[in-house]
Amino acid sequence: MKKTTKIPKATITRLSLYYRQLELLEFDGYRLVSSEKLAWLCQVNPAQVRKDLGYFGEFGIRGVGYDVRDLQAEIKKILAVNRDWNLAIVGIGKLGSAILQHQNLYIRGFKCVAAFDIDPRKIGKISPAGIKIRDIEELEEIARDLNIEIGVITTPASAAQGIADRFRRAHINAILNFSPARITVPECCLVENIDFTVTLDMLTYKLGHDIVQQYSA
Amino acid sequence: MKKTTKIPKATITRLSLYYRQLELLEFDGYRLVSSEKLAWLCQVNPAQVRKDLGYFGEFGIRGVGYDVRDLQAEIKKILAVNRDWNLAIVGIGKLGSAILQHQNLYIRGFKCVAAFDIDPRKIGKISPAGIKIRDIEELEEIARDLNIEIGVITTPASAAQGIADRFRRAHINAILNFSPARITVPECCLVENIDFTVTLDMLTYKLGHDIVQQYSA
DNA sequence: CATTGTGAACTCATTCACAGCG
DNA sequence: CGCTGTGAATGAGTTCACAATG
Repeated sequence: MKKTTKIPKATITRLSLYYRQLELLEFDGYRLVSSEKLAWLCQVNPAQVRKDLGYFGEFGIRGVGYDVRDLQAEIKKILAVNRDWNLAIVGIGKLGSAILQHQNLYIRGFKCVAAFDIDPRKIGKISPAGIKIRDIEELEEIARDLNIEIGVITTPASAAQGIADRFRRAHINAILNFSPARITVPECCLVENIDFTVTLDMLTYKLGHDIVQQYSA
Repeated sequence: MKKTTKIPKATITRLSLYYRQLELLEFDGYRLVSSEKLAWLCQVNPAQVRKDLGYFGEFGIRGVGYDVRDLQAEIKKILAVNRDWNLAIVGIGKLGSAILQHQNLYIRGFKCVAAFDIDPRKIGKISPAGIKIRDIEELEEIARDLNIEIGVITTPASAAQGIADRFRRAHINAILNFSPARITVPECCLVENIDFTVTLDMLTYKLGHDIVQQYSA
């Protein structure tokens, strides 16, 4: 078992992909999988799979492969998804509502337990997901009561930084930001951005320059 | 001007970020910007900005900086977003509808001009965005008629590969895939994935391991 | 003896440092 | 003189190749 090696960000992304493929393999009745097979399924190099896993321990059996179920459990531990996480969503427009109800998230243990907006016409209503839309002013209180650890921003760009600051005050230190705004947070906070236009720009760039497919995160 | 240097994928992602900041700078009345300022706004290194731009030409004025408006235009050309693109969306659930109506995409020239589903209860209806939901069987015909070049998958994972194959047959060679399924396409096709759970796994990993903020794509 | 685990080699990306130039 | 543009240096991430081993 290694210690204190710096782990590439891409390794974590891949672990998430490995996990998903392991779920499918288990569903298909596989008990064992080799790094070669798993790599093939995830469109990466087999050595990459072994190296990625090697950062965290020795999970395989030499000459045999990896136990599908055991490896799933190990990756869940590594990604800290061996338990549920409570999410708050701010900005209950079309996108916010979609995420609020997104089955993939729920199944994987990401529970959207609170919804906020500033629009008085929305506040007090029950979202189709069955969750009451609250005034953003209540964020701090609700975050504490419901033990919310991840905040999701689905507001327009102009509101994003303000919401990030409010998350900070509510001791929500991890943010998933769907707005195209780039958020500034203190060192202790985490932000991941999902920006549709950036990803589309990547596609159009490649289309415009006749670049052929590599793998993509 | 350089030739045939291989350009990092991350460079393209950053160009998209630079572009957005330039829009904001122009809106705020700036005519010039230095690599240092632009870098600061995007949370990257100034040399990185100059290097990224350097792959594509010489857009600055030494001793002065970059013309905000000119640089915008250059980046638009590089990203091939100096024109509109027509998108087809397949899978008109909550997420699909949200994307169909997403203003950020529309403003940036990504026009959702067609919507498809397999559910007979949805087919024929007009989506809130004012676009008729069509049977997936019509994809090939509509794609040709409306000159659709980018396909968006917002179906469940199980349907994703089938949709990708249909895109291929309809000569839609660029795919934005929101499903967690990993799609296989021939070399000539492009796929970019947006997978919410992968991004959330990144957050929980960092939360679980007390990792502090770096920048994130 | 097939497959893992891993140091070493290699490839790719970022940053430095300064020459080049308006 | 100040800021861009870029080769060279550094750093990070991937792949190779093979020793270790169940």
